[in-house]
Amino acid sequence: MTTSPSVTAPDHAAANSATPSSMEAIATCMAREILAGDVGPGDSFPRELDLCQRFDASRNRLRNALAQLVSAGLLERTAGRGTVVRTMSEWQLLDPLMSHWISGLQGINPDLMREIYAFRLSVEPYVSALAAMKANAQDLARLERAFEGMVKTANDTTRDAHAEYDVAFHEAIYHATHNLVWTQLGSLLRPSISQLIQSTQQAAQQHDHSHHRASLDRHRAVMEAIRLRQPDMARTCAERVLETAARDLGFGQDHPRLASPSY
Amino acid sequence: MTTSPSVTAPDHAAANSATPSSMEAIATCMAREILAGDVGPGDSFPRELDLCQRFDASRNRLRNALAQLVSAGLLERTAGRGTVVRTMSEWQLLDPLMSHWISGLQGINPDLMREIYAFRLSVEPYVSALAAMKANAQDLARLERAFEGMVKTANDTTRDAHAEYDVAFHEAIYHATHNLVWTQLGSLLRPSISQLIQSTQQAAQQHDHSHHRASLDRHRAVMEAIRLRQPDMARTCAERVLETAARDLGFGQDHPRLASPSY
DNA sequence: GCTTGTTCAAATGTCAGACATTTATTATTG
DNA sequence: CAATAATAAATGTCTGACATTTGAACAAGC
Repeated sequence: MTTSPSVTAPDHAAANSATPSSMEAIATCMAREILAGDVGPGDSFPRELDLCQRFDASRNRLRNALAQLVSAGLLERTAGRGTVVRTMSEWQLLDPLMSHWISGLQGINPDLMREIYAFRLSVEPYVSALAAMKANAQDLARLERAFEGMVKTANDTTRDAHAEYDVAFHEAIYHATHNLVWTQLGSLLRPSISQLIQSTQQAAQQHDHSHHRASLDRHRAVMEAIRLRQPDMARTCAERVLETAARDLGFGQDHPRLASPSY
Repeated sequence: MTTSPSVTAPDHAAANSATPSSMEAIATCMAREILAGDVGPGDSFPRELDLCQRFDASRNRLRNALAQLVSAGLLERTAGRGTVVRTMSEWQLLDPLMSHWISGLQGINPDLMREIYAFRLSVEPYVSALAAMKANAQDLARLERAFEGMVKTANDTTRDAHAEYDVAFHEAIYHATHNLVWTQLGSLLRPSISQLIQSTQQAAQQHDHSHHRASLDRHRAVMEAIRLRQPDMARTCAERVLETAARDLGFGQDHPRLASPSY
């Protein structure tokens, strides 16, 4: 296919809205169509003027939006030739824009999801161990606050608030390393963590409530290990949290023993 | 200070060049002045028209360049107020643009350098262990090719080529994890690795040639551990490579035992 | 005196049209 | 048939104008 109908056709209501979409909204819309796999790598992207017509935007706004996609490695543009979609291995997964676009995207490319999850599976136990070595009182307070929130919202019918606290818990672990890069990595992983949690909750709907209790216990174990400054135990407990989530999603068999390289 | 003279004054020769600077060149120039600390966080940045005059560029090109700095979190712009420099903790260190700007920058902000180096110090032993679990024949070939290059260029008077191979060696380790995110993280760390190597070489100028021989041996040990699929040994050997570099730079005392959280 | 509302200047954001440059295709000519 | 020149189509860039937002100065009213 040379041009994708899902990008060319103005099938989204937002395109014909009275208030013109902001530049970021246009960028997000186009980015998500690529991330979802609606347009395959190597396909040619519509021309600027066509996109202008579709989004009812001036060429200027549209070019700014396209520039964001280029900066994230989703598109490649060359004068005279046009715009093409790059392959997934060239997507800059660590670009902050990317994390923003992935957040809340439902039909994400499964291969991409697997890559990100495999990364998190390998990195989070290690970060937990680092946190156990570096956390101070303030970090522990933040961690505890997130955990208390998880406990309080454990039985909510709509488990939206619970997911929020769950994400905050994981983010607090990255923050406790007291290193800028690790902290920012945690923020970038945030959407994938959030999505993982939602998927896990859907998968666990059919289980009884003991499932949630067990999940809480595993999180508590990580927090306690960090509090007691026991890196090894923090690593093990974090592995257990992730393994359970992996089982719920059916991811487990693809990455055996990847999380414990140290023994 | 409200406006920094180093940004306002056209003291760079490139500004008055006959051929107008490309958009990326302008962005790089401005970004490096921020990264080097010439303009402190919170300071107001010159207006668009002043910058147009300084770089002899149209407002369009300049706005595109500024957009890159905004996307990397270096600047914050709001209509009506102007442009201000953000604090270091808001800089998106994992943005690919950032790694491009840092590459080759001499007078980098020491605090920033320390953060990045501390991250690498904690992450690279772990990545080496992962590589020992996942590397295949092709990865080993790439690793070996880089190492051979290091050996061949060990006695070059200008150790430029040697640094190239050294960077390739480290990048090959990240690549061997067979995970997109780890691989891209390795690419992002590339400039800091390159810079670290150059600094190390300068610091080691005064030492005898046995210094270089020892460095080669430590790298070889990492490669052999990966080849033999011994994650634990790979981790230990990688720690040794980094510790030596840290000692040469005087970084060692700031991050005691950060690299070995598992025991 | 203090608050409130208005006006104004300054900065960034946006638009529209024209032109420049690069690239691929097609026609031409030896 | 091959090499070259003309052409069309796409992105890149410039220019000038206008829109929108912000902060401050200032005046009116309690």
